[in-house]
Amino acid sequence: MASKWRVRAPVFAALGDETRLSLVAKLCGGRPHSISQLAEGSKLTRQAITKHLRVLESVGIVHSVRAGRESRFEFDPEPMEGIKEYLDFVSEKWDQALSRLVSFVEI
Amino acid sequence: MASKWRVRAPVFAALGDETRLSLVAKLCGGRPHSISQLAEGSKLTRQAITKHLRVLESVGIVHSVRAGRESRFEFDPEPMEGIKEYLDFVSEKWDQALSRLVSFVEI
DNA sequence: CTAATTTGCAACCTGGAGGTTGCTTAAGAT
DNA sequence: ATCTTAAGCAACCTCCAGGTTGCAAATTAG
Repeated sequence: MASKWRVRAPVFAALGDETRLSLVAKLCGGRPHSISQLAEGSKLTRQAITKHLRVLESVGIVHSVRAGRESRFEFDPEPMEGIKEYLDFVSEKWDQALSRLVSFVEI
Repeated sequence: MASKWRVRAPVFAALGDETRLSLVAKLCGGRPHSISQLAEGSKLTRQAITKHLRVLESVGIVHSVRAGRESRFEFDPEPMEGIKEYLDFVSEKWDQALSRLVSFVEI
């Protein structure tokens, strides 16, 4: 059970960056975006954005589809559903701890 | 709205490590643990564990209470509720994108 | 008082994250 | 055929995360 969500760490790590959070926020709208499009508003270089996209891709949050001379990135929901499992596990365990505390005080 | 969850990145980053994930999983049970207790089963040094705890503390997932010669760490739920907001935002936006796609196909 | 336990502090090392620049290759546009 | 745009590749740099070791300080136990 411990090793179950140990594998989630890289997904959390992939989301542990402002730039990547905003990339995901853009891509989860459903419309695929090319690298240049995604780099457009940013202060960072296109290459920097590319690297961030590869990080997201390496944990499955995103995948790329080559279309002509541009490669379009699309969102993939599964990994983020995965880390919700961890968060729910923690919340549930915490809630149980709280209710144990309450019933102890009430006795 | 973009800057709203930009501040969540450090919380994700703090969870982006196997060791810290298991520390949180232990502490969310409600019982405070000293550093030595938390380092007990691990292959890592006590100092390594301490550093990880400080990372979690720096984003508010955990806080320490000095009790005699030992400092006990306790779980704090707020930051993790915070990142759920981001995940829910993404899920919702994605679901809307999907339903738009479905209604487009159906027409 | 002395010995053992729990932390804290500081220095140090290594690898990789995040970013840049420069150049090449592929694909559309004219 | 040429120009332009999109992306890939590779080298490089800097800085910090993650880990270690060694020692000092505080607290508790005997």
